[in-house]
Amino acid sequence: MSDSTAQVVPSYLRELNERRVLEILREQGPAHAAHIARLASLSRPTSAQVLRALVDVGLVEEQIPMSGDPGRAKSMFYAVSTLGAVLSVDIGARFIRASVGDVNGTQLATASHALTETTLASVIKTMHSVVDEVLAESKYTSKDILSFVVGSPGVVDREAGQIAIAGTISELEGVKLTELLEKEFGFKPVIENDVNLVAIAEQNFGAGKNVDTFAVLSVGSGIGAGLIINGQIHRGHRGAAGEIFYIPLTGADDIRHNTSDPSSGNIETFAASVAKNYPDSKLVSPYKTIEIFQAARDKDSLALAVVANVAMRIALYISTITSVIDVESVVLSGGIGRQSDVLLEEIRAVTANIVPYAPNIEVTQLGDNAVLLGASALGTKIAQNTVFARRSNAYSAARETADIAL
Amino acid sequence: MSDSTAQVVPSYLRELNERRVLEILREQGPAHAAHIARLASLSRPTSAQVLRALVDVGLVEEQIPMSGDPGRAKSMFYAVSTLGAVLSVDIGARFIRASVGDVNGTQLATASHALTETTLASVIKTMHSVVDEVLAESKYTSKDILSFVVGSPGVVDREAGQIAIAGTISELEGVKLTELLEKEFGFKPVIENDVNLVAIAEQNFGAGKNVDTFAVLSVGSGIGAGLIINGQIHRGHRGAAGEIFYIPLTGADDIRHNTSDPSSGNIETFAASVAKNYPDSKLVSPYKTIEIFQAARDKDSLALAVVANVAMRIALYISTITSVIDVESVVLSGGIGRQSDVLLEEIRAVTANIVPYAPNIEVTQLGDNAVLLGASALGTKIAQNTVFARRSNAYSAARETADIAL
DNA sequence: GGGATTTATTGTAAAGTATCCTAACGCAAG
DNA sequence: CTTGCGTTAGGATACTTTACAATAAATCCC
Repeated sequence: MSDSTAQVVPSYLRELNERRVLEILREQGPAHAAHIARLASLSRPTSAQVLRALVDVGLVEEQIPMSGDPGRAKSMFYAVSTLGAVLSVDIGARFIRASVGDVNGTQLATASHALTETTLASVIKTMHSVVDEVLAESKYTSKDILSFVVGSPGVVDREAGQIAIAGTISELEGVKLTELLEKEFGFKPVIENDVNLVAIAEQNFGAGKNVDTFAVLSVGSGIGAGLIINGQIHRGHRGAAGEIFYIPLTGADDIRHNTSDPSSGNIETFAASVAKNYPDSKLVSPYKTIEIFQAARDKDSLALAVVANVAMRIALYISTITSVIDVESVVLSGGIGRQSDVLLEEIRAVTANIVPYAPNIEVTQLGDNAVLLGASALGTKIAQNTVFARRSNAYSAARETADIAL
Repeated sequence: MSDSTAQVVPSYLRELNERRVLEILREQGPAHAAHIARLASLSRPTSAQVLRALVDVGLVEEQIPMSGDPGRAKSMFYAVSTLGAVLSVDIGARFIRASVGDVNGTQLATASHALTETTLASVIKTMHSVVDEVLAESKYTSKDILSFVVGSPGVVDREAGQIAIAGTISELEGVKLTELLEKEFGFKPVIENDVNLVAIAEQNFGAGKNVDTFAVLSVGSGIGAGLIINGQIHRGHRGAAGEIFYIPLTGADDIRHNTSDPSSGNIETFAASVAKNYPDSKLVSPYKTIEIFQAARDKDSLALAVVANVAMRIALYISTITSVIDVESVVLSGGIGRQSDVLLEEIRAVTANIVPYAPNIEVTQLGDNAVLLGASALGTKIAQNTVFARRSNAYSAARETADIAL
């Protein structure tokens, strides 16, 4: 409930109000002190004092004169910051992407390099080249980096700083990634599961903006979910929340889930297995997921059958997730999840047939950079906390780690 | 993150510290002011002041002299209260139970009356008789009731104050229960799903005491789960979290789940369907769940087969829940869930085979009154908030409703 | 229509209140 | 005599209310 160790002393009030004002400024956009006072339920003197403090630490900028509204000349305050940069990296199975943003979440540079082989050495090497590129383009240097967030597939063991169950890049498993990356890049990374970062991205910039409890269902070369529960990313006891691959939808003995898992390999297998029933199909073996979806748009019979099956499989996972935690909405993401046009209606129909309270089912609008966007959002939070902690006392330090939870 | 409307002013600090001290007193037991000061990271003067305030509102009692420990004679402070009573009712399919407790969670009177027919009229009538009995026994009167918590099967729509999807007592569905009970009993009830109350009970008194994230899996005449996520009961967007009956473990088309659901009717059906394979069994049709479990303890072949199947089915649900939210532990409850001795090993084994991170699987120790215990715990929180709100300002009122969420 | 006046609203200063802490002191038990 | 509790006093921090000066728009008036 309440933090157990932190001291509750007067200066904690100030910190609360500073955080609150900053959040308002970030969400509502620039405003002058009196306006902030009203939004934050503070008196004007306090609002002005808080803003001054935020300007002092560099989290807020002041633009001195202004005219327009009635009243005395007002300073406008912006939640912009030139304090430093937020570096984000997305370790994907085929590409490694990176971006540099400012503390306010604005992306300054983005790049994507192909990952030629899925070895650890190659991952590190590619990371260096992408990071170098975005840093150069952003005009920031390593010294300006306030936070460094790395999105990776697999289950992240936050305590040990390593990947416990690697997904697509098996060589990551068991590697002390935090240590390794700190040695390689010179600053300590925060490792986060990639789908969790997508969920954070959706919460901040996408379909989850005004939704308290939702799930991101990512379907691609694998399947996974990211959960936002009551506005907080939910990682679970060992960081394995959303590892829905393991749901025994085909009984206790089938640990491979080939007939329920909608990720790409299984789709191709399924297509091959039913192909003989659709002799008029123009698709030929070997079946490729992307081609199947393309053919479905052209009403190819085999493709339509496969796509319907994929939709049904996705609906199974959505139904399961919502039966457990009752989400308001589910956002589809990933290479297959994003093939909305041919899937969405069927997914909705099947889901509505299974559960009494079907969630809203939508498709992500965030594109390829969702992981990076989420990493930036998380990095911004971390950077903010660093700034607060830097000049602050026991409580904010204690709260900092708790807050990174968001 | 931070409450949006509440004002952050100095007196909020005091309230935080009062809540904190009260919680410590409740958890750690009686203590003198200096000890509390250390536990709460407060100075001795502040600790004494806070305690005095709590004594003033009646949430804490002071016992003046003491000898034994070194130092000056100390006042001991107890988190006991004679402020008023907490009334709890458990609407079950076969019994309606009620209890009266004090604000500190101590049960003063408990009773259980059989529900002869599952009509709404009968439910109300039986509730009246049980409530009258416990009130009389507790020596409290209606006027002393600070909170009134009612546990009911089904999905509770908290906004409308009604049961949206009634489980075993179908006549409850769609009834404006809050309104109705307020008219019948004279004070406003808080309706809560019964399994959620069991989860709250486990959190406060049972296997969930030091566990942040866990699930209660209740298996009896139906199946349902209650979730504690990060120390908070999770109800879901429409209050339907934990309605795991709907998980499509047998495919999208089977909406009856007879072959995966381990609740009692299905067990009996399953027993009948495999009986012919176990000619040496002493069990005879019609098969009753309780008899089957009893026979399993005597190593009856059919009973063992059935029990193994039930264990497997339960493991499916546990695996599903933990795949989605990654719980630290699962507490089995309900008429069947509590038949631990013959199930637990098998459930653990099957679960470990399905998911990489199996949770601890335990059996409830709370007995028949778990729902009432949870209702009391919730009622205590509500009553406390009422007391805080009564003499307090905007923020605590605003926070009160938020806190009832716990 | 143009200039003066009113109105609205901002920012800041001063005073008051609430909270917490530290320091110091008295007191009692071992 | 030492230890540790409770209390009082003084000082620091933070928030509010009240009051006032500054200024731009709106209004009024001739």
